[in-house]
Amino acid sequence: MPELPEVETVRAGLAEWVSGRIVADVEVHHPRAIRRHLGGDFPARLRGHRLGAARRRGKYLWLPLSDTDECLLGHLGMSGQLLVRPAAAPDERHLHVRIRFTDGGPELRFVDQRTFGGLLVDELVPAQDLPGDAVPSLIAHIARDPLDAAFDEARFVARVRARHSAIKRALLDQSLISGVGNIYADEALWRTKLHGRRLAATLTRPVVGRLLAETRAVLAEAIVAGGTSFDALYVNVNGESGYFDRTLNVYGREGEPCDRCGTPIRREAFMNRSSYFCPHCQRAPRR
DNA sequence: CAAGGTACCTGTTAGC
DNA sequence: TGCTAACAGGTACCTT
Repeated sequence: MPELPEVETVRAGLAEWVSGRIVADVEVHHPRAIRRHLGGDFPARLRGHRLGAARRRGKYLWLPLSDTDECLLGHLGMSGQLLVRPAAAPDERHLHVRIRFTDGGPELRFVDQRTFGGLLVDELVPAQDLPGDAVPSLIAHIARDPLDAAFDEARFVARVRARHSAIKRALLDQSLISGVGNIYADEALWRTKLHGRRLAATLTRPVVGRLLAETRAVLAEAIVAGGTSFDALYVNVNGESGYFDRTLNVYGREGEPCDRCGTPIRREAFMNRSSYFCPHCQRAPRR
């Protein structure tokens, strides 16, 4: 569920409420939440370490662990939440991991209805493209996201134009550009007046450049709004919803008039999910 | 290697 | 009311 703006909102919350604190104790209530953790006893790997500055690449989040070259890495999957709650607050229905701190302050809880998300301890490795920068080994293959100052725009445009697949598929490919999911892909395509089924290889450099600019714009605007929340599944670390859903132009708006031309928004199946688009502004290629 | 399909989960909602 | 099917923001892994 959460895409870059939602994950960035959570990252900012972790930076404010969790970074700098020392882990006292960790409880794992659901083993699936740490299924990607391969480094032995998960609580023991965290206990006693101070959590560093919260970082993010695409939809992944991490907090470096003091006195190690490791980090606590997390992904929210479709329904994951990282919540900062008072110890006395009742447990959430799908509370899978609890992290307590030595200061006795609010604890960090990983809550996840659909269990596609997870936490793990991972090793930090040098970033290949930027000296001095480090990234969790598990996500070293994922591209930087378009709000990252070191995002390589020319390389992205070239790689997209070498793709023999639909442009929406390329936008969702985290190894080309990270952080974009189904909602913001549809929004960026609408803003660029491109149909998601257009073949990436047929787009000109300027068009791909405009698509990237629109992608950046919609992601940045959504961050300001605290992300998109359709229901209580996506919330920030304090349990509050974002309000970017009011700004969406196409996603989830089947049958409603296009904000540009008034034509009813259409929905069609794509990659086992839904795509929303304006059939007038975004001309569909032949099947 | 690139491309595309499927599996992994639980909960909500629409339709009969 | 009760059952069933479709659908939901994502990624990993498998086959072609």
